[in-house]
Amino acid sequence: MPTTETLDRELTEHLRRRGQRVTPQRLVLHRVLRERDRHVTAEEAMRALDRELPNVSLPTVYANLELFEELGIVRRVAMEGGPALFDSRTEQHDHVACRRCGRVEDIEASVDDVRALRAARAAGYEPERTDVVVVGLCSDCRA
Amino acid sequence: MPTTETLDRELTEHLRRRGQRVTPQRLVLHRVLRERDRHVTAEEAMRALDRELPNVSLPTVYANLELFEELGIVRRVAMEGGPALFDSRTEQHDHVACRRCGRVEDIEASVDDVRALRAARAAGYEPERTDVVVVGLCSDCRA
DNA sequence: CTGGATGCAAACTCTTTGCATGCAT
DNA sequence: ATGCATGCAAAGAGTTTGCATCCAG
Repeated sequence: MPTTETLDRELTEHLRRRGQRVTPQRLVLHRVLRERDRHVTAEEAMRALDRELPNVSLPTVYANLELFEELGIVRRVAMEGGPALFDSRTEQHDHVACRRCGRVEDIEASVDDVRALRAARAAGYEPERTDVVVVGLCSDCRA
Repeated sequence: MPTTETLDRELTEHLRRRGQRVTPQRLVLHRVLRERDRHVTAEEAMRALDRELPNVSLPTVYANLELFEELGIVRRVAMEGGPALFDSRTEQHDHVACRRCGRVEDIEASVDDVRALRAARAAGYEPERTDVVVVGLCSDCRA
């Protein structure tokens, strides 16, 4: 785990490069995301923020998660029904989701998406990524 | 394309088998879905219904799309942000989605999900299906 | 100083729920 | 006749927008 100073410096560089301001809200949100290193909802992120920097608003959290997505710091993982999840693991990996309780976990599916990408181009699209989600029931929900 | 009579008979059998009622709303919704044979939102389905059977309510459309999903007649395709899409093609196939305008189209990705399913089981899940979505920009949105 | 960033409240979209009425069985 | 299905209205969840204030540059 990088130190707080390292995390803050990383974000500061990212922001300066785009001419955007370095605010305490952004620095702390960034730390929260990187320290947890798992899927969080906007609301969970806000609660975690609150311990270090009270009164941060949900719209600010959403705005900065969107900004971080543009910066490549998080990936938004849209989930059926429930709230959106934000994932600080940005490298290619896949997910398994429980259709009953909405739990989501990482899996290493090692899916070969070459044909999928080719089919997407043939349909006139410029592909950017391939989302693979195995949907099923988690151990708790099967019981 | 099957005739109206065939479509109606198919649905009637499905419903009777589960002890559920055969209503005009269900018959017409079923026809609309099968005739269009593409992704429709609940709202689009309602508008299409309206031409043949006015004053069908959106809650009824949702309730019956959910029922049809249990019957295996449609598959709900959750899409980032926008409204849910309901797909009358229920056999395995994949999608490409435009991240800007939300357009969704079928592709034949022929993805091998064996490792994904194994990884899902290893994580304690009972997999039911694998959703593969190539995300990118459609030809219109690139311009 | 100056304009982008924030907090608050309110709007918005999509979907589900409650309840009285209606109709398939 | 019975009770599931419907239509309407309203609630609910999640996210976005408007706007006055604030603070990073």
